[in-house]
Amino acid sequence: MSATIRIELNGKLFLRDPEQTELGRTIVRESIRLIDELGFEHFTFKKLAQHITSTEASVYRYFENKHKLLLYLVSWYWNWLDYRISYHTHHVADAAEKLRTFIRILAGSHGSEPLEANVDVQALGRIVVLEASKAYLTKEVDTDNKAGLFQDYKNLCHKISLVVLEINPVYPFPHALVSTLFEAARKHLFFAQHLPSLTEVRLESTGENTLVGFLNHLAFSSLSKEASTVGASL
Amino acid sequence: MSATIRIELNGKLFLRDPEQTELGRTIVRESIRLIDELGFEHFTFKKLAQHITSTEASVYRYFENKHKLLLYLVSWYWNWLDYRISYHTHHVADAAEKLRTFIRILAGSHGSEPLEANVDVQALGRIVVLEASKAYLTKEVDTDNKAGLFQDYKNLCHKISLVVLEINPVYPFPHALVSTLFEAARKHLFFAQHLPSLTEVRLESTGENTLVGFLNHLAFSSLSKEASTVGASL
DNA sequence: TACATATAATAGCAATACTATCATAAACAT
DNA sequence: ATGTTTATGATAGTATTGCTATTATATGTA
Repeated sequence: MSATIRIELNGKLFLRDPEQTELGRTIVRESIRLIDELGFEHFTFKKLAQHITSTEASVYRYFENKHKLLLYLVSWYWNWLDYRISYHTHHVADAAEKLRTFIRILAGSHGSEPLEANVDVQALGRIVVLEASKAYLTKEVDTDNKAGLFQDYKNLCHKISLVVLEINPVYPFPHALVSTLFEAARKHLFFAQHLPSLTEVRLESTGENTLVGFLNHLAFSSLSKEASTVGASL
Repeated sequence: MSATIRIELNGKLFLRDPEQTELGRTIVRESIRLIDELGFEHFTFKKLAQHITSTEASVYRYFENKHKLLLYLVSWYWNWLDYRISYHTHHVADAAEKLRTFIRILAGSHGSEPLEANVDVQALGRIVVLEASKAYLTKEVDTDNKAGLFQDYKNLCHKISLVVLEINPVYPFPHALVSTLFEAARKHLFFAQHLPSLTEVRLESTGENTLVGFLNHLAFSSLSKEASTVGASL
């Protein structure tokens, strides 16, 4: 069994819904390929238009600019992650096991979900690692935030932090821990590939120094009862 | 007593050493003001040249492009941080206390160091929070890394991870923990200001939910002896 | 005095980030 | 079947960005 997922995204992310037309779907699909290949800085709507043998003006009818397109792609990814996390945890009762599953998915384990999509999710995953931070590290962050463009990320973060609180109801930093896990997952995937002296995480490793191992250690030692006393001494 | 610090940076970060001339120092000083004001995306050498009533061509004689300038500024900041950390910890014997001091400095506590500089360090600190990730999240990261442009950050990270190992010699992720602390410090400063639903950290707080509190909790619970057993269960 | 060096002044060019206009073809409604 | 909306393509154009080249001038050095 497999189905095509319909991910609903905030209407302010686009001018015309790209899911609704063939050209729109092509723009999304091929922009992922191109951004993955060139990097967001070198990616332009003109190059995209040439690549899909359309025109710059047509692309601009779907997305206001390339930054909005990035926000769209990243939001789509968080929704996809949300779906996968739900799929793999809805039957799990134990909160600690839920968090471990979350971390496994976050770390990029691509299991077999009954889900097909228009997009190359592997490539999109690489884009998220390299470019996702740029979606909010801008002077326009407050405007974008007021428009609800980060809502999907915030929802997902909140959802997981409820699991964190289930594990340790008195832990004082659930959202901070979860957003740190999100950021750390991306950064250490990147460091492992490009700046390995900044991390012990090795992607090909089967031993202790896996990304999942590090994130689990980080999360669960923060949430252990003993930890409450340890960090308090400032 | 106060002295003007001479921070030595990798010669590949610039074409002509900006510390050596009046124009060079002006370029550095005013680029910090402008990037802080406009954000890195909206900052251009033309705007800088107009601001300092010089010419674009003159700026290009010092820095190859604005990305190299960003790398220069960020490297300068890590060096400054390194200096401050050394200054505040060289007399401290206890490793845990050293790490706490490091975290306090990283979190942006600007104590009184006998150091004057050409630059507005507060503004540079804000630039590091908003823009530092962009210095390495590029397709050119491997080239830049081979040229040694991230060396200062890597050195600092390594230095602190030796302290981490002093606290717990069997902790398996010292560099990963330290780079996570660096990233987390910046991200939660940013989140607290712009996306507060992603963190419990509050900058004006005097209570439990300070940035220093979160980072200490994260670091020391990871390093506690009990933590070794907790995270291992995958 | 001759010479090297740094900067300013100016120009120019290719690429980027758009915006506008118009023609055409498909879809849809009457 | 006909008129109308709608999506796309084709084309043009503009301001800005990123960068290079050339020349003139001022300043200090041998």
